[in-house]
Amino acid sequence: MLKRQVTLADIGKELGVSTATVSRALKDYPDISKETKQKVLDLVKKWNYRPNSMAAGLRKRESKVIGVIIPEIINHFFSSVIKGIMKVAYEADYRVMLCQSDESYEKEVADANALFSSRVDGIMASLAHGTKNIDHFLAFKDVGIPVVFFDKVPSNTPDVSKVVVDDYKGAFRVVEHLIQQGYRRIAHFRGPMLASTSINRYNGYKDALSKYNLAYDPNLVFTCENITLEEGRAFAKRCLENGNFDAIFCITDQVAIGAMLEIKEAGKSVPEDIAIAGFSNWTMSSIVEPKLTTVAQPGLEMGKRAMQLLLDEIRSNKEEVETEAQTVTLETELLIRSSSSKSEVLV
Amino acid sequence: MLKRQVTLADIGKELGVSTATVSRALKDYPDISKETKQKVLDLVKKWNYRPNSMAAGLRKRESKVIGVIIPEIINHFFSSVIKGIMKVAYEADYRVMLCQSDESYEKEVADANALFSSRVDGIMASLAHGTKNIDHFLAFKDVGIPVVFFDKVPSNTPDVSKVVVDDYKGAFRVVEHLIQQGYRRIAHFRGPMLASTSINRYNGYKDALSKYNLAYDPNLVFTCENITLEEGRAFAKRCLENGNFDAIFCITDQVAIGAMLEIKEAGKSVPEDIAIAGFSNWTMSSIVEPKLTTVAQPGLEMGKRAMQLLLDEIRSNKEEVETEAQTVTLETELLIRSSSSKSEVLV
DNA sequence: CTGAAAGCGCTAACAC
DNA sequence: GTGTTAGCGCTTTCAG
Repeated sequence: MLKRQVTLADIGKELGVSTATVSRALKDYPDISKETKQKVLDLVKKWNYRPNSMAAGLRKRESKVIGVIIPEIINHFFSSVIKGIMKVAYEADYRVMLCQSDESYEKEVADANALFSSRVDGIMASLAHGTKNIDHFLAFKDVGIPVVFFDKVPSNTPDVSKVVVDDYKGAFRVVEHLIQQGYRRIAHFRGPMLASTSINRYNGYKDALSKYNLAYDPNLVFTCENITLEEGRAFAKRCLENGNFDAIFCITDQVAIGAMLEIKEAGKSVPEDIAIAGFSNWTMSSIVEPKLTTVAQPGLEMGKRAMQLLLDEIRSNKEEVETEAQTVTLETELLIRSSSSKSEVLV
Repeated sequence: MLKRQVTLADIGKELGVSTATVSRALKDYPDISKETKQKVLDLVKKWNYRPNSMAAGLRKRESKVIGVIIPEIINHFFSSVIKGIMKVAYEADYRVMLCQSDESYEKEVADANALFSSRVDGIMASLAHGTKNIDHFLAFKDVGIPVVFFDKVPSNTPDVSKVVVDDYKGAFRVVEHLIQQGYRRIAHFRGPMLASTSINRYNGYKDALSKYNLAYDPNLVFTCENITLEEGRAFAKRCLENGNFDAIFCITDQVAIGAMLEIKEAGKSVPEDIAIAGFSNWTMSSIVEPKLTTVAQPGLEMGKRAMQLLLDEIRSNKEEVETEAQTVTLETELLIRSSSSKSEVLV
């Protein structure tokens, strides 16, 4: 066991050349004879040699690894983002080290430190709910390692790049749509008020009401701590008990579907009695009956853009070019389906 | 930019001690004075020093990184597995490098090679559909790096560890349940016949029919190449055109839900006219109407067990202990819901 | 076109 | 208790 793996030196010794020559043969070096190059390539293949990237990384001071921290991997939106990240990373010949914070600030800090030790060439993160302080990320910037945040991003930090979805506008437009459909008493099941996404959607909701001169009623606003189907059910139940509401806009489709199930089980009909709208466009939102009106977020796109931003910064850093922190805002798409449109059925 | 990061030598120089001493101070070394240790710890904190794991890895010949290759990350089951993998890895102080093969053999080989270069301490994979040859994984075993397969595992390779779900039994039991409910003409929308999981479920289906002396009718078997909702719809349509069937067992819930939508839209009722059963217990399977009968697979558990197996092998290797390849088979759970039970509603 | 040599940051014998 | 030293496997000047 623990057999040594083939090294450049092994190849060199066998071929009677120096390790330097072998190294050059493996790169696209100009000054190298066709024959030696071919001999090396042949033996490399025969012996199944693979360069040790720890050694190369140590020497070149770059690991070709990107660190990624997300709050939760079992989530359609986040896994789409990760897929986008990995696709772009792969194409640029970077590996991805993935960590899950489990929505815990402490775990997020521990993960960031571990990634720092791994000397990742860049780091991307979507913040945990409880994260207020982002020093553990700024530590990367301090030593010249680019940082990009996506989705749940820190506020009041203009000097760091971000990729976000226009949550505010997405929420505004879906609530506006509900109003235009004739709904007047619109409840909102919002997310934890620490997350940027939750705050922005909540503000979109409030401003849409305001634009149409509808009163904001705090009794119609409920806060989901964990953003689960069960919370959607529970708050819908509370709404039904209190009465006096005709629509619900939920922080995510999952919560919306919970609410929908509860309302249907209570004998009310959607959208005739109560309209429901979600956010995210989960697979199931077009499968439930009635189909759920929602706001589509481009997860894959977000991952790709975030990774591209990060790679750009890595490249600029190498060339000692100063970069400006950028904020990319991706547009959402309002998908009007049967859960909110009394008349015609769309989409 | 490219500012040098703090090293052991920097700390040593500042404190007037050797790097060796600093290194020892950071480990739980016995022979080290309280004071020096404290001084080192203080400066480490002040300067935010983090050991360079590439350097340590190069020296110790271990990276503390596990490579993971999965076919597709946007998938509830696989993301559960990954979560399990990451949890156990984290607890054992290993990092996870994640790759997605996109169900492509070529990408899988490229990923395996990249992970080899990263000198991962172990590798886990669920095979792409098209993978027949697993030399790219056996190359790891050849140099003493443990390999564990999960879910989609290679057949005829007794000398490598695997964690699988008992797909055969799960399929057998759900088909048996359909038969016991009185259904006789049971169609099967199976997966690609290259994947071990698809093959096992297909065999479970056939054997259940056989046990109850029901004829196997190849006209009732359809092969989904991509395991999508659309394929479920398409094959259900074909079934409806041909007629003469009263139930469908699908390779996954996604396909089953596609079939259910098509059948409902055709004006047939589930389960009165046609029963439907899936596999996996996706979130949405308990949200659709009627709720879908399915076979629950323990994804999180699979990830944890696979990682534990891998860590055990890594430890044994270090201690030069020979290990036997193990195959862990996890039990599934039959969830009987309304889509298959004419009488009472369960679950 | 190729070799010699230094060194990336760390660990682990071996000294003292 | 602590320092010295020799690498881990690779890249990259600098020579020739």
